[in-house]
Amino acid sequence: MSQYNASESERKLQQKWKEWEIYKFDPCSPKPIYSIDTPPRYTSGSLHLGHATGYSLIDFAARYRRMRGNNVFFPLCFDVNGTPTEIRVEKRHGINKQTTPRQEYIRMCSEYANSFIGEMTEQFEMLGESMDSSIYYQTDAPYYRRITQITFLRLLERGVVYKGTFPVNWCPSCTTALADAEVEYSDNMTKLNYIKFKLKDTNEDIVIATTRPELLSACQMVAISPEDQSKEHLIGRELITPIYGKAIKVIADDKVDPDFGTGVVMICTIGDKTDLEWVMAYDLPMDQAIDESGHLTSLTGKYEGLTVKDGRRAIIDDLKAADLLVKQEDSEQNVGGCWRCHHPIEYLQMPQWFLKTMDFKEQVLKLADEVEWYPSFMKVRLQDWVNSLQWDWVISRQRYFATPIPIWECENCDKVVPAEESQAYVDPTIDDPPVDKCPACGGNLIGCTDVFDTWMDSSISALYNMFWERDNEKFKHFYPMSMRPQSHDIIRTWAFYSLLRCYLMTGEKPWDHIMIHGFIMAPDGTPMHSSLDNVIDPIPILEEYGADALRYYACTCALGEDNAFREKDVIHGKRLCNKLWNIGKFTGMVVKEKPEMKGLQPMDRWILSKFSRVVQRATEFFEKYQFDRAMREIEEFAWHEYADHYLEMVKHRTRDGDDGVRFTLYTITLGITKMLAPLMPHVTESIYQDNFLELEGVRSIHISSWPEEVLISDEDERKGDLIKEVISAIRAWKAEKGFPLNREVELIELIGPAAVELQGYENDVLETLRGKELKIVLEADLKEEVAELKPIKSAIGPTFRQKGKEIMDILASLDPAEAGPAVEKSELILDLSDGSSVTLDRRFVEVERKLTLEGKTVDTIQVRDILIAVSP
RNA sequence: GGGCUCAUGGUCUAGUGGUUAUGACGCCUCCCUCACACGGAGGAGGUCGCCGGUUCGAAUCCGGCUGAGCCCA
Repeated sequence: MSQYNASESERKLQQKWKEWEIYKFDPCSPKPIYSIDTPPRYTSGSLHLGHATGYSLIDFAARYRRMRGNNVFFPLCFDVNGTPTEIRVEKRHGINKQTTPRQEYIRMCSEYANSFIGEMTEQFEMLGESMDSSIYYQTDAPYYRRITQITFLRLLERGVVYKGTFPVNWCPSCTTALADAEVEYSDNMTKLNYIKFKLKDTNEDIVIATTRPELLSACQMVAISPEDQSKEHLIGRELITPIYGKAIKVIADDKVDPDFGTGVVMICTIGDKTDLEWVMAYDLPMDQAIDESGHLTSLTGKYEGLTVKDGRRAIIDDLKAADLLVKQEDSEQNVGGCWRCHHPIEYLQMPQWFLKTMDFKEQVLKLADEVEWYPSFMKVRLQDWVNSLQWDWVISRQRYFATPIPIWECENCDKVVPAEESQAYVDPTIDDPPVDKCPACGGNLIGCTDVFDTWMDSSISALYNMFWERDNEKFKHFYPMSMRPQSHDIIRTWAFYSLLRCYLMTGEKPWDHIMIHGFIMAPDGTPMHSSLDNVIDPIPILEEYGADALRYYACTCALGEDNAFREKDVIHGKRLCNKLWNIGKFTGMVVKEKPEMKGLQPMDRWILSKFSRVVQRATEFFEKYQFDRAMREIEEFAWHEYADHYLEMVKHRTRDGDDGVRFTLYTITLGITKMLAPLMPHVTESIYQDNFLELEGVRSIHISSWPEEVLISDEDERKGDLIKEVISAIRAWKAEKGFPLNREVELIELIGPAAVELQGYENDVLETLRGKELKIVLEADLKEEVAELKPIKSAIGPTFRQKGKEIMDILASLDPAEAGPAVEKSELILDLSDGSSVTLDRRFVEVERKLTLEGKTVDTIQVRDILIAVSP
């Protein structure tokens, strides 16, 4: 009836840990540092199940390292910035950037985002995550933004950032730039217009199909599919656009679908995302046919000033009149619209700040090689991404709630006046520039209203964490960090930009290791989305099964792989907690004082040796962040070797003060509890506090030392395994006979030369099986006959190669009674079809015997080389 | 369309060349044995996604295909 009660003890332990300050990073400690570049959690609401498992994986590493004697740096931190917050605040308060003053807007965003931090911090605690609040940061704080701005100012000085133009999503109705996340895509019916172009040399008509004839004036190129043989002759020639008479080139590009329209596509600046890509790939001029308010520009000639819609109608009418419009047909298209007003978006050229990435590809790839990737294949994703980059990183955004770009610009001559480093953190929309007037022309200076892409903030987390420009002594001492944990979806952003930024500032890698975990899917294996209403809240799971049970689930998720949530694994985790707790209780009942290593009996040495190997293997898995394997290793041992077999076999010895069993129980129960402590911190701490605290002295298991090997003995393991198998076989025999397991057995006889080795284990066998008498004999009055000849394929294959199959066929056809003895005397000769012959001995053939005892009604069981005769 | 990853009993999963393919959940049988019935002992259940190749031998290596996830187009 005794069970582990998670809900009762977890909160209490979490309070104790806080009181004891066992997670606190000590910058003055002589211990080696292990620093974790914690992902700053985005503050858009409470944690979901994916966060719960992701942060648990990080916590496994943190807790393991503490027990390995490291001074662990594992900050609690939050990412408070950006578009998702802006969108939510706009929706919630019904505001927008036109109606609400900038600072008021920012204040509302900040209030909203910060409102979640308390709850999220508490949820981290409930999960047992051991983040350190003494090294807390949030990315919107002046102390953090200051670092972002300083890195920018230095890069500006070095010419690594520059100003250029780049297309942004633009809503002509709201006259504002939109982030990708603010663009809603919907299916729409439109007209596909077939328009005649002329081939320059021959005046031949070439029909192209377009949904956007109003962009004709910005047409830069025409593309066909390289697979389209009927139009192959056009490649490299020039076409003349209708109305405008502009000569443009025809190119082949495999992005063209030869079956869409006429298979000839016009590339304009800029109609859609594909156009944008072509513009970049072919370095096309950025002519602009549409202005910020959605009207056609002077580039379109007589259509200037018309809206996109009216302009389209007008140009179609003119084309029709000139007999240049072949036909129109309905076409379905997926168009982007503004999330607020649903007006179709345009791509518009806007001045933007860039950070040079194209110049540093090689350096980033080199740094990526210096970092150890777990799992290693994730590095390939980064490399592929870097190699596919086609333009520099656009680091400016036309938004409000983010780190301001610390510059002013002259309204006359556009000269850029950067902030002094000492001014940072600075907001140029409200703070004064370092000089009153433009140093070049004396004009007025206007504070920059653009802000940074939020990756500009998060990609310097390693610099911030390790005290860059805050405490240079510490920075020199601690940088680079030990480990970056993150999910695989942001390799191209967070991992890549971090490598780049840290390289540009330090010339070094930001971390030694990077650990990349996958996604948690809904139980059916599909991604969780609030729109699909399949998002799982971890808190009810916590309340029902406990944090350790949920962490057990997190632990079953192999690094780098996506995993569907399985509640069954959580339930199993809860059962494991209960099992462990009971193992602890049993040990506590037997062991009352710290035992010395003495009086070890054979089965003690057997389990201690197995335990020692588990310590070795589990430690290796922890080192490689393979928590799923570590758990499997430890659980399998604790439950199915230690509890199911060892504890059952030695119960009879626990009553009479046996030294060996007390030492073994103490050592192994404490050892497995410690090894599971990083993974299931609550139940293991309970076990420790209840049964080991007084004898060990260290206040918490989480600051105790990692277990060590005790002894390794192949011999003891071999014999112990044999005993285990003998006991299992007799248990199975009882089950087969329909006997209760606790039914007594009259006589157990272990027969054969191999059985003699098991002298010394008699009591373990007898007591475990409730036997009355046990005999170990060399021979018994049994008749033996060969039952079967089994080819040992792993020996036959490599030795006889292609003859193997024939040899095995012949073996199967032989009479075992005759061939068996021949094998044992190494006299079995087989003649093969190719005229050769082979001699087989026991290396190649296993001779299986069946033995019967005359007269008596005994059952016999074969366990390896031992024959067991049992009298019920 | 590209890159990476995954595909094993009803479900989930271990296993990177060699006896009878691992375990968990569920199902069936037995046992409330003094840590645990949220336990223990047994049992049934799989042509290892499909096609081809390498090899004496492939769940495992190679190629192609199909389906799924993430990222990018």
